[in-house]
Amino acid sequence: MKSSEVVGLDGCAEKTVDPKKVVATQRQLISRDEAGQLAELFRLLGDPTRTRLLFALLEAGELCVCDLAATVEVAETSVSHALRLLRAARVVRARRDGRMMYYRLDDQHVRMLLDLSREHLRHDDEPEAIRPKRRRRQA
Amino acid sequence: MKSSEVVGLDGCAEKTVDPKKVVATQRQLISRDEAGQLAELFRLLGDPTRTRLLFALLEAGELCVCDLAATVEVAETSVSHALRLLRAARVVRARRDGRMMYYRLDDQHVRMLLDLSREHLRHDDEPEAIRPKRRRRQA
DNA sequence: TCGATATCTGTAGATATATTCAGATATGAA
DNA sequence: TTCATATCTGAATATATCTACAGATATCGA
Repeated sequence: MKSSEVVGLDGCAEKTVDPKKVVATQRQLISRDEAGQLAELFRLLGDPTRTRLLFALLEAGELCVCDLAATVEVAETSVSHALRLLRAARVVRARRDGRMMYYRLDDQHVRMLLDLSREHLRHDDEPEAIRPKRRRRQA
Repeated sequence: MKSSEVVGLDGCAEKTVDPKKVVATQRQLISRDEAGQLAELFRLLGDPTRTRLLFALLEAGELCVCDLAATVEVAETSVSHALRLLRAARVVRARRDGRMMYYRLDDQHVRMLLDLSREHLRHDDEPEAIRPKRRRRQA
């Protein structure tokens, strides 16, 4: 089981077992830049407060900051900080109405990610085999 | 525009604009525990190195640690640390073959999340309208 | 204008995380 | 058993992140 060498783009050689597969995979792999963008998105979803905020918006459609704070039981200032990050990443969108700011999900893909991830959670330890669809409890 | 009060489960009162909507949303909202689990999953996906590792496995199907390291151009020890976290969360699965450990994705939902997120990236600023499905390139 | 309200922003401190180095473990071959 | 290889683990450090507090901004109504 000899190891071969693959010289990366940076000129740094690394030992490999299956250099052809490595090169083929590298060719199909998303770029560093794309991976960075996706990681950034997932990182935003990867905080319990933000996760709950997003699911609250998924359920409610639209909520103002104080109602979001009340719903997820978190300080309004924390909600505001969280929403700023989510807004900068275009995950949520804000609408002003008088003194209130109303937030909603601003991305169909993220909505699908949230939905899919929740399904994942609730079917967690079942095998991968085809299974009858379970009824979703939804508003 | 008067604010009402909603007394949370913890007895802490918070001002709300639309208390009925808050209560209704709270009822449908995923639990703290579920949100925590999902956030944990997203957090794992939210690191550029781990993201690239997962996409490499998505493309290649199965790779050993050294080939993963070569593919994503990261030190083998970093890969090992990353894989340990992903394995603990059942995102990847390991198989030993002699001295080598081969890793693969161990979750159909995560595979879908990765696929969907990549689609998200590549269709980023298109409108929400229905569009023809694009052909998937797979290993 | 003024005060009240809803939200935002800057900052600081505690906590969490990724990466690297050094060394440990496990396997196969001689 | 001994050596070489592939991977793992623990610890240290540098960095990133969340939360809370204080104060700023924006809007409404009097």
